Amino acid sequence: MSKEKFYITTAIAYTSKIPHIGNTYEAVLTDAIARYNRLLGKDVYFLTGTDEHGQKIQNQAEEEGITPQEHVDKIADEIRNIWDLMNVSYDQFIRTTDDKHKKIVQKIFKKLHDQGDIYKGKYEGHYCVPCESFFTESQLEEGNCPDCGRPVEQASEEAYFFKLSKYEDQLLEYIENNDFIVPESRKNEMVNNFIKDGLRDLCVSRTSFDWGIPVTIDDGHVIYVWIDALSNYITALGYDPAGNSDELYNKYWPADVHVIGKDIVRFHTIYWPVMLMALGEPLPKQVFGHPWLMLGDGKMSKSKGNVIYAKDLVEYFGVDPVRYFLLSEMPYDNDGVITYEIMINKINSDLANVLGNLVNRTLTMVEKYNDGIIPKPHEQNEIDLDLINMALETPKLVNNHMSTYKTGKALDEIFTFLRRTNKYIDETEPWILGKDVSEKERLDTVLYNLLESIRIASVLLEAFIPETSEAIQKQINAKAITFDSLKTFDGTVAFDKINEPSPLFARMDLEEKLEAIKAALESKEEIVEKSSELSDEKSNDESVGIVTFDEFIKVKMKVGEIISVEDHPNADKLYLVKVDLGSEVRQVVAGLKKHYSPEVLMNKKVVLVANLEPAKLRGEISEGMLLAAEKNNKVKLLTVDIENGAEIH
RNA sequence: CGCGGAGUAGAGCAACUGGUAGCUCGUCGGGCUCAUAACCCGGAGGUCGCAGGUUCAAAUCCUGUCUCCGCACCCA
Repeated sequence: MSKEKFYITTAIAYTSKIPHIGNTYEAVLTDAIARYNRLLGKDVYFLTGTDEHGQKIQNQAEEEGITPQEHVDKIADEIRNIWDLMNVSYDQFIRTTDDKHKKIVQKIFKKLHDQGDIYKGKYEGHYCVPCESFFTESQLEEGNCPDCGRPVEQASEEAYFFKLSKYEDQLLEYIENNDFIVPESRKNEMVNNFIKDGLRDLCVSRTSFDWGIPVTIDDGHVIYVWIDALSNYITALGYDPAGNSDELYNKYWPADVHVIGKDIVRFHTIYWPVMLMALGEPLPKQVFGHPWLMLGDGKMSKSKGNVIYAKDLVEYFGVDPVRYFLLSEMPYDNDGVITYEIMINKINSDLANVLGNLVNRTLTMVEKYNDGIIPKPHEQNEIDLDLINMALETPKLVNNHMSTYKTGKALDEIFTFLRRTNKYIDETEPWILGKDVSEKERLDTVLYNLLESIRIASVLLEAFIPETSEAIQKQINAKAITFDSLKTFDGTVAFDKINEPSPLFARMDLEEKLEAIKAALESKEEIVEKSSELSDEKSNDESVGIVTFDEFIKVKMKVGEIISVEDHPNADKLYLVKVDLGSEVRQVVAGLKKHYSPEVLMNKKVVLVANLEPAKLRGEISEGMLLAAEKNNKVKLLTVDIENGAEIH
């Protein structure tokens, strides 16, 4: 009987920058699912890798003064190192710059073109010249380029398009009739927002940059991200559009699950299946759009400078604590929150107190009362049976949650069981039994039950915190460590000797640890600041350094009173604010909606830059700028208590 | 009125098809000593966003309303 196969993938990570802990979460999550399925006895193939083409990477490389290839080599290496550091047990690490991948992608493109699914057309939109990028109307920020903030112009370029519309009905049917998209909320979003409105054909080539896979049939065109990146899931397995696919492909495709971030659900549940339909290949069984990891004060992003990297966390806490935190604390369909404080508390209370301490106290007792020899159990009473029952039930509960990728709930079950085991020690009071020779059999039974409970928990924990699981098994000298051994409560071998107990996790002092992290972060920041001073120059057109006095006094700032606040008719984040400067009333478009309610703004005396060149923002004129201070995403307007029209020097 | 979620103890969450509101952390008190100031027990703390309605009975169903969030454009 051949083993059931299980093909699982992460999204390929984009190699523009080093991935932060949020990106890393995806790899760890996928790893836990992959490991779990291996333990279930499935023939698992776990693919991950990097997405290495595109405009951004080309730009990034230029900034650094190296070739795109050098840049992606560096980042891909880095990513791979982080995955390895986190014990991500991938079977293959694909890079979209791999020759094999590129060749197959070209074949796929040609096949789709030859059969008429890809046609040549014109791509129109708002074009930002300096960024060499097209943007749609809705992408624009206040009418300007979302990347650099400069004005855009209407432009068009030749491009190839993929006929998504042709497969619309077929796709909808597949989505509606299968558990293809999970969580369910993501499915509804896709159906309601995209499919129901009708699919628009997808632009699949670019001429505006050349760091990509060339279109073989048309010089100057490069295959755009969709076909290039998405197809990694099959090129990695040796898919061949001509029909001579590798053994690997025949064995593992279709994927059992693509684990991806919620932001790219659309690409994986619309573009990707349609591509496969066009190729005549089976569709992946499931796409799991996981939530995001948020920092305490908002979404993690490089531009906000509030990024946490896996490497740092591992340095502060160790691999398994980081894995444990990610896998236990992330909800299934809401975004999760990460702060150092939450992490420290969680690691202390679960790993150190509940798990680590349980193992430690049990082993100490075996050492103390039985010379480290694993005793043989005797008659089991009601308390024992309650524990045993739970030990045998927990694997089933864990399994239910893991079949729907709910790692947090699965871990919850295991830790509930561990808490119960701690309680068992208090119920049975082995230290009292140890003083009474006539209770030897009872003591043996209790100690055995404890070791066996720990063994079962350690097996269940293996997918999540593999190093810890192994360490426990070594200490308790566990021989039976397969999932099969979880079916009965007798896997611990009596008369074996346990190994030297040693604490699994050190308890951390919250204040001290926070201090230590802060210090470490500060020393790192200094290094970063020094190195970024160099690169800043090219990213800013005007040098940001010194302003001469003459330049400065050109800026006319006046005090004004806010006399009306309205919503901007075409923008979510903006207000139309009227400011009374005494002599005149100015209209200003201000991005304050997130930070202030209109009532609060009303009648505030604020500072206005009065001689700023007027600009149209989303169709509304803005004559000036309100001064405000910002830190950590918090914005406060500068307010002054003086008559309207007062000048500021 | 774009689509869809969510508002429950200090924090984070749970309560499937209506019937005494639970869990983890924190907090207060107690116990124990095998253990990593840990572990075990107990207490305090909630008018289940607000307002109506259905029902013998609603956190749970219905209506309205407020607030927050996701998606709708980019970001794992």
